[in-house]
Amino acid sequence: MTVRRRSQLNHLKYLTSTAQSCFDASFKNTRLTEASQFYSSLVQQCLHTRSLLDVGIVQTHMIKFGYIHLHIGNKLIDASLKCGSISYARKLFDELPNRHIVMWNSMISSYISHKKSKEGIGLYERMVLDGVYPDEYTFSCVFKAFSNLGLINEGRRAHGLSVVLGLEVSNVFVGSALVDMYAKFGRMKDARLVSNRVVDKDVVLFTALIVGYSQQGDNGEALEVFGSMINQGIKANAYTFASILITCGNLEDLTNGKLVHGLVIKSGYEPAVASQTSLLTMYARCGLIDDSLRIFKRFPNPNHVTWTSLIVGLVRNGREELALKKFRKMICKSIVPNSFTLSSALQACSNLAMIDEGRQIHAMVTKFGLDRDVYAGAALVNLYGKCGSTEMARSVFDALIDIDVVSMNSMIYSYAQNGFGHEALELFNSMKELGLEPNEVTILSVLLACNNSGLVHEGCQIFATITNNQTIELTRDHYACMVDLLGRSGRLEEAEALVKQVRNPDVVLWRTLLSACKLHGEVEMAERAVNKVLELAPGDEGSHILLTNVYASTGFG
DNA sequence: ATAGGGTTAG
Repeated sequence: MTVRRRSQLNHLKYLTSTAQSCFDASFKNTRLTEASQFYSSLVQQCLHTRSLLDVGIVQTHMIKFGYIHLHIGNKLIDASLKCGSISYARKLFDELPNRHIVMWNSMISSYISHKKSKEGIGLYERMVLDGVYPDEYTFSCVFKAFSNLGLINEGRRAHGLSVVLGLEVSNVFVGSALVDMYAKFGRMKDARLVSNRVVDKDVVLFTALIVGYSQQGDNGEALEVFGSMINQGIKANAYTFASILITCGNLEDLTNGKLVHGLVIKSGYEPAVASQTSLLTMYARCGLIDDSLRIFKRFPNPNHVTWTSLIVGLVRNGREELALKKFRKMICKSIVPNSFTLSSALQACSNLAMIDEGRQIHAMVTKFGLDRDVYAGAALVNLYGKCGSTEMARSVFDALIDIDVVSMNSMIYSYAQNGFGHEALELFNSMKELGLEPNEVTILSVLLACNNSGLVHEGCQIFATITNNQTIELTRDHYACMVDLLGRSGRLEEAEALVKQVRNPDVVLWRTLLSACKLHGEVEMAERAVNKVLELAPGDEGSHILLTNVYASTGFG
């Protein structure tokens, strides 16, 4: 706090009590510039101290002496926003009779950057209704609010207005905001159309496009955009590198990954935290987890995202023990895990069937208030299912605030693993009412449940429905499950017919059929199956033994 | 006077 500021505010108080007459209307008219400078410098002081109280003092004084000037009003609003009080700024905003476009923009962008997209859009709509035309500053921030709230139609309407006002592609900020919005809506075609029209594309616009393609699973296109950006002589920055490294990781494209790593080093962005986390992830996804570990060691202060990336990478690469060790170390360093971290640590426990460790992490999930989180929840359901505690799995499942397909799948699979076929079917049948669309994993889980509980009829029915609808792509795993189900119940002909339906039947399918043959003493089919197994896996000892068993049990051989 | 993009998960 400066002495000068104190003296100015004291001076203000002095003026308030003794020199009111100086600030009457005539003063205002004759010495406007002086008053303006006076207030302006006071507001400037408020900005330095970030004290809303001072803003209030200045404002009260201004209103009391009838000094209303747009420029100063803006500064007051700006000062309130910078002091962290949107509501106070809004109060000032609503009180002032004439609002300049800058005020509207400041208010709207503050709302949106403080995760109050609804209020931001509300103000944007009022602005349009009031006949104030949004400008490039307005558009550069409202589109984000539409994507935050998933309001696609409203976003398109605003896009339309920006076209009418000629701001869509003439300003790169507006253009990239539009590209980002359409990308977040998954509408890459629209994003691309806007991008193509922007005259002066910059690195931010390209990055938004790259991230869009990457997150929509079109990593190849993301890589192309990156290439064309470089060709146009636009330099990548830390954000771009972070995104394109993730793209390489998604593609498990080590060649390009290493190439980009080289570019990162060359351009001097390596120290940027962002690039390094993505570097770590890229190497982990490409299977070079030791490189990830080496990169991790170079972080002076790894944050929760860095730790989580490492843990996730370790679990992906089958290094669950080390993942849990790192997780404990992270906790020791008082870094707060989030649902990403906890679900990965829980996955490590599931893979190792470490129920005690898992229970401890469950306690942390509770401690950090993530009991109702779908990700942590699904991981817990998996853990308890894997370790045979179906009841615990169900109680976690029932506490979830939002049930999605994945958590539903986890619960059905938990039932399946532990032989609770009817419970699994019941959940499966409840999905329609909940508005959840089953996917491949759901079907596999429910078929496994039928298989493990001998619910042949129900399993066949579900399989037939899926085959007829053709909405879900059936994999070899689905077929293997059905072959087992039919085979075990003695419907060997149907089982063999099913194997033959598969485009490239693998060893697992034939071996499954062979086991069924053994169970029912079916010699001829067993011989056919063994031949197929040996075709695909020459020297398979196991199938010979199985065949011998079949011969023995039927008196052949 | 005001403005934009990234990284961790079933």
